[in-house]
Amino acid sequence: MLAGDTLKTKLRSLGHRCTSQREAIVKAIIDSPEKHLSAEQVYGALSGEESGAAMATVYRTLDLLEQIGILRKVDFGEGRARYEVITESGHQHHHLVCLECGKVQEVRQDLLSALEALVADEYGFEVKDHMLQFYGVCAECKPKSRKSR
Amino acid sequence: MLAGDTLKTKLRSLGHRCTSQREAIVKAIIDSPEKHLSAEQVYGALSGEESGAAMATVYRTLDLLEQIGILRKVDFGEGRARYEVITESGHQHHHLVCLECGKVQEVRQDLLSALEALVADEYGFEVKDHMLQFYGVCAECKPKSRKSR
DNA sequence: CTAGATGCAAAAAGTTTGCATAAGA
DNA sequence: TCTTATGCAAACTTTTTGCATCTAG
Repeated sequence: MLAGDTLKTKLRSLGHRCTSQREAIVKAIIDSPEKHLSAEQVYGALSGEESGAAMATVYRTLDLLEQIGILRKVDFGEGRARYEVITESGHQHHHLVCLECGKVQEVRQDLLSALEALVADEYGFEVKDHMLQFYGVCAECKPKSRKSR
Repeated sequence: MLAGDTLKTKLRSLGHRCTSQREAIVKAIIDSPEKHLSAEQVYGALSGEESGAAMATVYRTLDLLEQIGILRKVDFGEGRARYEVITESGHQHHHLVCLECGKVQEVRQDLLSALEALVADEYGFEVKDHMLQFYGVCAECKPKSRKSR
């Protein structure tokens, strides 16, 4: 998941500079348990560090890293964007969003290749990426929700 | 798609009033060619009408209608929410979002039942709804994008 | 050295809220 | 009539932008 200098290499090859803030921001996402951080959370994660970044820098960096294909912007309908690191093989990133506890779990399977082909066929739509979220109740919340609901 | 008095009936049965604004807001979405309107667009659609609504009312109404199951909030990562009318048979609503022209096309097929079963099985996740968007280039933009890109 | 990046503060954009007034039922 | 809904304006939250300063290369 994002080899040591892939970031620097990619930035440099596109005429951007590799700054301590940019490195720290990517690191913050990789090191987070959730792997899907909002700008606010990224900012918070760096606030102690020596290479802290201003909010404006966080936003500008997240935008840039999204544009050059390092990060992907995801939206779980919370009124704020989240970002995740793009890994090797493509778009096998689906999310299970728990409506009870808010936890987001990843599904690492290629569920959609067949559907993408179908969409290309039937609609003449050239799929470049997709976003699939399942909303429901996660395994941990299911026992609890039986009583409460 | 939303029979004549379903709205009034549903509102009344839950102790809400059926106001001209609420009717107009649902009508605006149904009558729109896109079928996925943002709050701003709903507001704009009503601005000429006799039953125009203030922005605050639009937001409050969209929230309410979402909560009582008349509308569904969708998010295409544009930094603003959109709303669509929920129709009969459930969640067979997938979207093809064109990255060139921004147009959103609906796919009316049940593509995910199999996947939902798989997710329930493998992750113990009880799926209540899902959200699937394909991002790419639509049939109309494909010829154009060949030259420009 | 020099273009590109950062920080700070101000401004946008989208959404929410308080309160007096209007209007369904 | 009486409670819920609306309008208006102000407040909040998230994201963007201008500009002087700093820094990677």
